[in-house]
Amino acid sequence: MNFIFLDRPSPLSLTCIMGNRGKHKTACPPKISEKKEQLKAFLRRKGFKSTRQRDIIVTEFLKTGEHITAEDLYRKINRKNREIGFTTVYRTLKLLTKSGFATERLFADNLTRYEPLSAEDHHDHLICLSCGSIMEFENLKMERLQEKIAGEFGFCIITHKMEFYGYCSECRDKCPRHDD
Amino acid sequence: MNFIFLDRPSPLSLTCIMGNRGKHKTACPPKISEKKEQLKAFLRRKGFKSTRQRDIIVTEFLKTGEHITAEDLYRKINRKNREIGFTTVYRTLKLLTKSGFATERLFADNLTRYEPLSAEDHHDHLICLSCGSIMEFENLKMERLQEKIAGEFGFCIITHKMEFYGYCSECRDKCPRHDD
DNA sequence: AGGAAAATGAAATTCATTTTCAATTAGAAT
DNA sequence: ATTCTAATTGAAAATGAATTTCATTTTCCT
Ligand SMILES: [Mn+2]
Ligand SMILES: [Mn+2]
Ligand SMILES: [Zn+2]
Ligand SMILES: [Zn+2]
Repeated sequence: MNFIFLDRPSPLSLTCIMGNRGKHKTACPPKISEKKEQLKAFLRRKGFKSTRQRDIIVTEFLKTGEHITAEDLYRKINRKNREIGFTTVYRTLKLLTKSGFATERLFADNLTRYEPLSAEDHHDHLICLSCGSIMEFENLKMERLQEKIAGEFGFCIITHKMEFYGYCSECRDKCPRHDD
Repeated sequence: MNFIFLDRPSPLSLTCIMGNRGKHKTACPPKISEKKEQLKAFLRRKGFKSTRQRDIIVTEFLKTGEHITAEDLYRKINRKNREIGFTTVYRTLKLLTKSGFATERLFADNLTRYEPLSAEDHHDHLICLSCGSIMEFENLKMERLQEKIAGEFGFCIITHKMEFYGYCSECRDKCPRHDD
């Protein structure tokens, strides 16, 4: 039941991965309006409809650019837009996911988070157990090693999940492994 | 609220990892009675009680030796032992986890599974999307590479999660990436 | 405009997990 | 062996995120 209508024309990378080493976050606003145009085109192509709600939700989602839960995105939107329901936010995020505009992530807190990213892109995560910040990385050597390991089992990898949980540089002091 | 009373004396490796390359499974019965003795000692030490239910549940769990859900273990036990409730199975698995005799695993199906394992051991998983078989591996080079990547971020890893999803050697034919 | 199909949103449902609570049991103390 | 207390049990209820339902509204094609 996943990726039912995933048929995006091209990758359209909006990646700004790895721009935030050490820092917790970096503002990085790729042309949101362009993304929105693409979505609109996609909807038209599929016979789906462009609605005021979708526009607002998608705008806010892309502006956020983070790993956000449906609930949190809803709350964010709800502050300014009382008339948009949680269900619609939820469904819009699912729509974006199935369309390849977003990716679902399930980290250790077992909350479904979404990030604006095309399905073709890939990166893994470092999650700080203290401040909750989520960093991203891509590592070709790692991907190759994964293939090698899988190969030894005759296993063909379709997707993988790799997450590091620990303490970010800013929270080093709270890490039980160091001082304390 | 995790690992509240984890204080096992020594590693006591029962690992039989990597013994099943290619094969889906290998019978591998390490001394269950020994494990049970350890648990009994642990309970005594902590002021907890040894009960008929715990004995039955733990026996069945260790005999299974798999990545099993509380529900499945309950069903398995329930066939022979109608009077043991799900809640007790659930709680016993939690107890084993907090005591370091078992590990909780959450794969993509979002069901909590348990495997008999001492807390010090570590391995990662390959999960077949077709037959559901779960293989295990350990790779030192991988662990080192992970540390290296984390290091570049000034990140201190406490735990990590790495899972490969794809098709095992026996299900290769069903892999959409090959023929089809 | 008219109409069909899609979207909305409040409420209900699902489903694994976790908690509650009254009754039972283990095992230490007497 | 009996008593006593804290731990355990298990049925039932609660939780909480994710998902579905359904009556109503909206989009957008003709
Ligand atoms: Mn990410
Ligand atoms: Mn395992
Ligand atoms: Zn941090
Ligand atoms: Zn398989």
